[in-house]
Amino acid sequence: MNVSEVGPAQETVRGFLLHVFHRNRGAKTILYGVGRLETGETFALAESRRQPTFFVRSSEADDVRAVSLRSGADLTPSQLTTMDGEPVERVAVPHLPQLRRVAERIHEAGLRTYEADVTFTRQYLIDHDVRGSLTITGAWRPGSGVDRVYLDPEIGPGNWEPELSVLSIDIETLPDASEVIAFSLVGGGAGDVRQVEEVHVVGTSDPGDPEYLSCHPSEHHLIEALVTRIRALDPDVLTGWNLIDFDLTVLQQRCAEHSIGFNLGRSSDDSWYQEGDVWGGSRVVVYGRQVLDALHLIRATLQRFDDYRLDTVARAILGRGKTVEAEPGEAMPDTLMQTYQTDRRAFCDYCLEDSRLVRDLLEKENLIPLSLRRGSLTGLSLERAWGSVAAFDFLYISQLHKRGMVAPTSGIDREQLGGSPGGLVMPTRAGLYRHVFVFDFKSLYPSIIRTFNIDPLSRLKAKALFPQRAQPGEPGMDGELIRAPNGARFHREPGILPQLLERFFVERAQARAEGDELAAFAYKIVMNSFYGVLATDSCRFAEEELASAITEFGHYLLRWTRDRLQDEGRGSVLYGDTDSLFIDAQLPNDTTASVAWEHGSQLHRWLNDMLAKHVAERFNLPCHLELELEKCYRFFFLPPMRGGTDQARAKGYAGLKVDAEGKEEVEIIGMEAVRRDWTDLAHYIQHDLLERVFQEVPGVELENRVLDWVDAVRSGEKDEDLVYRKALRKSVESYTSTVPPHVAAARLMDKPHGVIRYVITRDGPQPVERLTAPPDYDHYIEKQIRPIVQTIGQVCDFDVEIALGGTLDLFRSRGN
DNA sequence: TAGCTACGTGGCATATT
DNA sequence: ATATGCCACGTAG
Repeated sequence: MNVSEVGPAQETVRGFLLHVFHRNRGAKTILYGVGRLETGETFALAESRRQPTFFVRSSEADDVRAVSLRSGADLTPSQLTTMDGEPVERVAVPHLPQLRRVAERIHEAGLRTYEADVTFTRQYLIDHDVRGSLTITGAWRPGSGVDRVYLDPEIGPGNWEPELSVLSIDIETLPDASEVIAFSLVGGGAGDVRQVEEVHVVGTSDPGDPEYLSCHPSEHHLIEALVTRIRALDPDVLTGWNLIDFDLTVLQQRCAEHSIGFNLGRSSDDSWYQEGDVWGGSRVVVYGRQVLDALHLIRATLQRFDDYRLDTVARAILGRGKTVEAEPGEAMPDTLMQTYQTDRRAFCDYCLEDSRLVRDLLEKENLIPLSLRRGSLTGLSLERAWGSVAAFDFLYISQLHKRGMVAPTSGIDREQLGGSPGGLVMPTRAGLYRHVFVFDFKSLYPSIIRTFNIDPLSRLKAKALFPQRAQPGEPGMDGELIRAPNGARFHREPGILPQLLERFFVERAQARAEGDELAAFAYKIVMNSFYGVLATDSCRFAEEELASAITEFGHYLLRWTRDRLQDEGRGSVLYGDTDSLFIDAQLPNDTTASVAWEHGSQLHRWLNDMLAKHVAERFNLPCHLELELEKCYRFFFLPPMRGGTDQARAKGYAGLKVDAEGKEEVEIIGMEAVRRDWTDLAHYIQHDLLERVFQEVPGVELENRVLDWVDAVRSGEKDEDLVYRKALRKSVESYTSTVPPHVAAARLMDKPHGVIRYVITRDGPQPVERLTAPPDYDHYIEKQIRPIVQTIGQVCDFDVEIALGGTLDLFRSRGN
C-alpha cells in the first residue's frame, strides 16, 4: 500500500449508508457497509471485530450451555434484562450460520432466546445508533469499486442526508421477453455530476439517428454495454417501472445466457434477485446501491389509480403518458415490435420517454427524498423504508437497549393474537342536511397512546402491581394505574412508545415550522403506523390488549364527545366514524359561510376545553387529544342503504364543502362516484346529479337530466365510459367457486393479471383488449344508472321511473 | 425481508317456493 | 321465480 494514499488516521467524516450486508469469511462473519460521503466520494467499510449475538435468561444459562456444547457459542453475563426484569446472558458466536443452529437447538430444548432473529446488520446499526446518516472515524485507503475503504472504523449517528443520484432504467425486449433489443438510461447524476439521457439498441447506426442513440452489433454487446454504463455512471439508486420483476429479472437471465457477470454494484459480487411471496415483496440486491422499483414506491403511497401501468399512472400524475399506443385490438408488445422495425426513431423516443416518465414521477411525488426521510426516522434502508413492522422493531429495540432491556425473539411459539375491535361507526339516518360541521380528533390513535401511556412496558409494570384482570367497562383509574375501557391497565411512568411519539410530535412541529412539509409528512406516516403494528401477529410487541385499549379508548372518546354535544343541546350528531363527528348545528338556512365557520370555531374551543378538563378529572393526566374543525358542509347528503330503508350507509356520503371565504366544492366520499369498480358513466352521473341537488334544482330538471344521460348512452355517445375496472386479486385459475364478470373477461385474455378492464357486451363480459361485440346498453342503464338515480331519488323530489323506465320501454318497443 | 378493522355492494351458486 | 349465503372487491378511517 502506498503510504501517501492513506488518509489521516483519526479524521471524522459525515456520510450516508446505502447498503449494509455481511459475508461469511472463513470462520468469521464480516460486516460491510457502502455509502456516500459528504465530500461526494463513495466509501465502503468493513467491520471484523463484532460477533453475531443473542441473549438467553441467566436462569436458563446452564441449560443453554449444556445444549450448545461444542457449538462455539460463548456465554457471558450482561447488565441487561428481559422486559419483565429477568437478567440475561449474552451468547456470541464467531460465524453467523452457527448462530442459527445454536438458537434452533436452544428452542428445541424448550429454552427461551432474546433477539436471536435480529439480523447481524441490524444489531450493528442499533448498537451504534445509526439510521442511514452516520459519522465515520478511522483510517482509509482507496478502493476499486468505491473511493475510500475503511477497515474497522468507529461509527456513530450523523445528521447529513445526501442528494442521491438516481438512474432510471428501461429495457425493451422481444414480445416474449426472450431477448433484449434496447435499453434507455436517464438521470444518474447528483449535484453537479452530469445527467444522462441515452438509448442503446441492437442494430447498425444510421446518419439520421438521434444523438442520444448508440448501436450495438448484438444482444451480447448491448448487455455488456448496459452493465458497463451502470457501473461507470455509478448511481446510488437504480429505478424503473417494474424494474425488479421485469427488467432486472430478464437482464439476469440474459447475462447468464451470454456468460456476462450480472454485477451492477460497487463490489465484486454479482447482483441477485429474490422472488417475493407477496406482491411487491420481490427485490434485487445490488451491492452498494439501492434498487427502488418505482411501481413498488407508488403502490406504497396508497394513492389509487385506475390500474398500475406506467402509462396510466404517469397520465394521472404528470398529465402525459407513453409515446406509442397499442393499436386497437392489438397487444402492446406487438405494436412496439412494429415500431422497432418500421420507425426506429419513434421506437427510441418511446424507450427514452419510459425512463423519463419514471424519473419525473419520482421527482413530482418526492418519493426518493420521502423514502430517505422515512428511512432516517426508522433506521431502515430505502428499499424497506415502507415496512411498518421493521420500523417499529428498530425504534422500539433501540429504546429498550437504552433502558437496559432486550426484546423477545420474534416468531417463536407465540400464540396467535386474538382479534381486537376497530374504529366505531355510528348508525345514522339517511337524508339531505344543511350546515354540517365535521370535527375530528387529530392523529387519534397516536394521541391516545401518548395520553394514556399505552405501551408494552407500562402494561407489564401495571401487571406487576395489579395482576388480576379488570372487567371491561368505563375507563378510569385503579389507584395510580390507568384503566382502559377493555380493562387493560397501564403504569403512569412514561413507556417507550409514548416517549417515541412525544419526540416525533415535537420534531414534526419543528419540521413544520421550518417549512419542511416532506419531513412532517414522513413523521405522520410513521406515527400512524404504530397502532396497526400492535395489532398484527408479525410484530413481536403486539398484544390484543394493547390494540383493544387504543381502539376502545377511541370509542369512548367519540361517544363522550357526541354525548356532550347532544346533552348540552349544541347540535345533533348525524354520523361518526372512528375519529370524526358530523354535526348538524341547526343553523338557519340562510347562514353565511363566515358566520357558520365562526359558530364552528366556538364549538371547537368549547369541545377542546371540556375534553382537557375531562381527561384531567377522570384520569389525572395531561391531555394530548385534540379535536379539529375539519370542514363545513353547506349541504350534506347521507345516502340510504340499497334495501329501501331510511337507514344511511356507513362510510359513504357527499356534501357541498364551503371554506371560510365561502368557496364551494362538491365532495364525494366512499360512494359509487369514487369507486374504481363502477364505470366512468356512473362516476359522471352521480357527480352531475349531486351537484344539481346541492344547487336545489327542481325535480323535473333532475328527471330530464337523467333522460339525457340515458339517451346519450343508447346513442353510443358514451361508449368510452362503459369500462369496468376490477383487479384480479388471485390467479385466474383459482377462482373456482364463482366466476364473476371480471374473471370471465380475464379468461378471454392471454396473460391476465392486475386490473382487468372490461365491458359488458351483448356477448357477455369482454376485456377492452379483445372487444368484439357491442355494449349491452340495457345492462348499463339497469346496473350503473338506475342504482345511482334511485339513491338520490329517495331523498329528492323526483320520479325515478319517469327518469328511467319510460325511455327503457320506449326503446324496447322499437325492437331493441 | 407480514400495519389494522369496519362496511356496502354486486353477482354467482344453490336452496326453497 | 325468489330468497339466501358466500365470495370478491374497493373503500373509510
